[in-house]
Amino acid sequence: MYAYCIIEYPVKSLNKAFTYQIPSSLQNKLKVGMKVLVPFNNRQVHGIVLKITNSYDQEYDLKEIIKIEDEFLVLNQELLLLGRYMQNLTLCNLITAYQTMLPSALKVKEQTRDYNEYESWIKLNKKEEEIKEYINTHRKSNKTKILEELLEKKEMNKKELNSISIRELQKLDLISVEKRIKRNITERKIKFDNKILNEEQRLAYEKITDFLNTAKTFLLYGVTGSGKTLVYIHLIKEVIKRNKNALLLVPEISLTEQIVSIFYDNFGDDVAILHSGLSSKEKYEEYIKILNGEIKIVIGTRSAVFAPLKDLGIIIIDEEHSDTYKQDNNPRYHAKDIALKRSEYHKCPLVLGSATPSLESMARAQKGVYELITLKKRANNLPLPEVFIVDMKEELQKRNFTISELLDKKIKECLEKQEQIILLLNRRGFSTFITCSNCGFTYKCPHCEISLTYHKTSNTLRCHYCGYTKIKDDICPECHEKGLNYMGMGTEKLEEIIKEKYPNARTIRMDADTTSRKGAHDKIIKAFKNEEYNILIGTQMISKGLDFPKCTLVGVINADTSLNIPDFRSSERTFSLLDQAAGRAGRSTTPGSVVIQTFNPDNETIKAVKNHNYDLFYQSEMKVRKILKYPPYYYLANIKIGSIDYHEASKQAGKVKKYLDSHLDKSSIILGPSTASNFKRNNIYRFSITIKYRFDNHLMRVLKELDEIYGTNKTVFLEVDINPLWI
DNA sequence: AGCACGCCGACT
DNA sequence: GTCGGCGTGCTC
Repeated sequence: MYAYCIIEYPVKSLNKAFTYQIPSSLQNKLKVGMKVLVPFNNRQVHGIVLKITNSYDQEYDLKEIIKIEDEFLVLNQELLLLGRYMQNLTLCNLITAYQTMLPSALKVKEQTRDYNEYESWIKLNKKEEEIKEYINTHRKSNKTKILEELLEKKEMNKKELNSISIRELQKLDLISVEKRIKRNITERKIKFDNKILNEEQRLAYEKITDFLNTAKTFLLYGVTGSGKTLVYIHLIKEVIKRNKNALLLVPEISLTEQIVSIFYDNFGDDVAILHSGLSSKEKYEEYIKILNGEIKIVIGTRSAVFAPLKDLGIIIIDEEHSDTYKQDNNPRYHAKDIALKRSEYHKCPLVLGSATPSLESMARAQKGVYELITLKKRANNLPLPEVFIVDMKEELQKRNFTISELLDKKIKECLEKQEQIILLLNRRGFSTFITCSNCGFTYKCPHCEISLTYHKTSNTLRCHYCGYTKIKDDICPECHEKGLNYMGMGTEKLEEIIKEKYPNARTIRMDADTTSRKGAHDKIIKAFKNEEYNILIGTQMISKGLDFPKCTLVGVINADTSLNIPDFRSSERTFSLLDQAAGRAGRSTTPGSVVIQTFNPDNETIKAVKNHNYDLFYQSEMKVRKILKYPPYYYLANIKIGSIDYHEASKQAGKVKKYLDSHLDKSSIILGPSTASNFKRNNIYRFSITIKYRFDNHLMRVLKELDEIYGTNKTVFLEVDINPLWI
């Protein structure tokens, strides 16, 4: 028998199957999808079995498989297919696809560690009569005692017994010892909280349950606070009732503590949570449990879409518009594509939930590709918070640089009423950089060409990409004047200002710095929830999914920064961010208000946020996308060409462009080559080519050809991103 | 990827 | 003479 294997090196030249002979000792054990150890070019490497055959017709001196790495791990038919699908979708190596599908402890590349704890159990090896005879013909001893006990109990744990007697009994062939995996059983009790669905939620639930055996995609568009989670729970309960399993994807687990505990309360031990916080051992254990069918519901982030659940009855992607569902390194897959494929395989519905659906999803829903379900009401029947737009240009005249008059007034009111405040500093793509007020000089990273960020605590300037650090000068290196003033603002600076302005308030800051330690994130959230603080200052991370009943005011310090990022999706992201942030105010009994400070009060996106009007935003943004030929009207593919040698990169980028010109459909639009947004990074110059297309039968083939041409090039690399989120 | 093989320059 | 630089090619 012969096995076709792919081996662990993710290199284009090895992206093919190698054939091995299966030794007779493994003939019965080896299955397709197993991780094996094979000889390869005088070394031993790991591989995955793709195919097993009886004959091999090539004239080749085949080597033998050395061993099976993990008896428990078998990629099943569906997952093997899914890997191939991902390979074609993202143009990655097949082995790379399987690597990403497996938890780190099982990665093909890594030495498989056995994280299991074992215990030995003994049982009788002979017929009852024979054992009885032995007992009767021998004098009473430890051995006969064990046998008698075994006659009664059938099996016993070896741990509690005399090991010498066991060994002797084994030698007599009267008993056998079996090694079993020891399971640490953690019992989670189900606390039923049978919240009933309101009318709207019930209709949504019924619409979806009508199609529980169909590969159909639903877009569940529900305003913040409309109770999508409750719909999910009811749907999953129904699926479980029908003896099937469920998969729920969330953007980030740390931000979804509440969802997690709700699910534990409802489903107890049937739930497994997969996220980056788990240790390798925990990940391994969870994976094996899922593989063994001990888990019915998996909740997790992007990579959980590969959870080896059998008999999927529903797949739900919560906050479907979130960027976190797309992997930003190879393989650049989108969890939605994978989920859709799995829904087709299992013939089960895929539910996409969001308060601010991606334009792509909403456009598909409008076209009837997805079925649109709308939840218009907040579950608690509270009105949406009132949104105030403040023009910061006017405020500057009044010398209010950070906090506008209105926001100041509202903060004071809130503090007086003992209510809580969230201040959001929008600083995506914008950080605290330093500019000379005299000559305009800005510090840039010598490797990455981006502005360096100022860190006050250490008086240093740092590069966000490569980590380059230098001490801040007092005097501008360009004009030698003392003009190095701070520009832009970080959360640190905002905290300082707030503490000064409201000395009696208890303020806490949440950003990448204060949450880098494990668990710090949770601690801050809990402390704020327990009202140990009145004001929470933070970046985007505070805007998502959190529920603070006592918070009645949300202030957005600088709404524009994300609007100004040079990316065609910046409006969409800004709307989503601001709408989410606005949703944090007035979640329980008191209605809330939101103050948005901006330099562009007339911007369509900002205006739509003011009215909580997604539809208005959708309509206006779709017009822009249509004119500019962006998604959802056109699809995108992006190619990055990079090299340490600037001229080589530039030259090759030009060549790629020519190749595309002559091979792609005439209807496709090719932009570039231009310098990539991170043009010089880690001393590599990067060029970017973007293709806009609608129908192009050649596209994937041509991209694959390019990928293969440059796959063997050592000085120039080429990366393809299909449906990029950022270009 | 990683290793053997091979073909040139400068050293005990 | 030989040690070692890294370009080339191959791996079931």
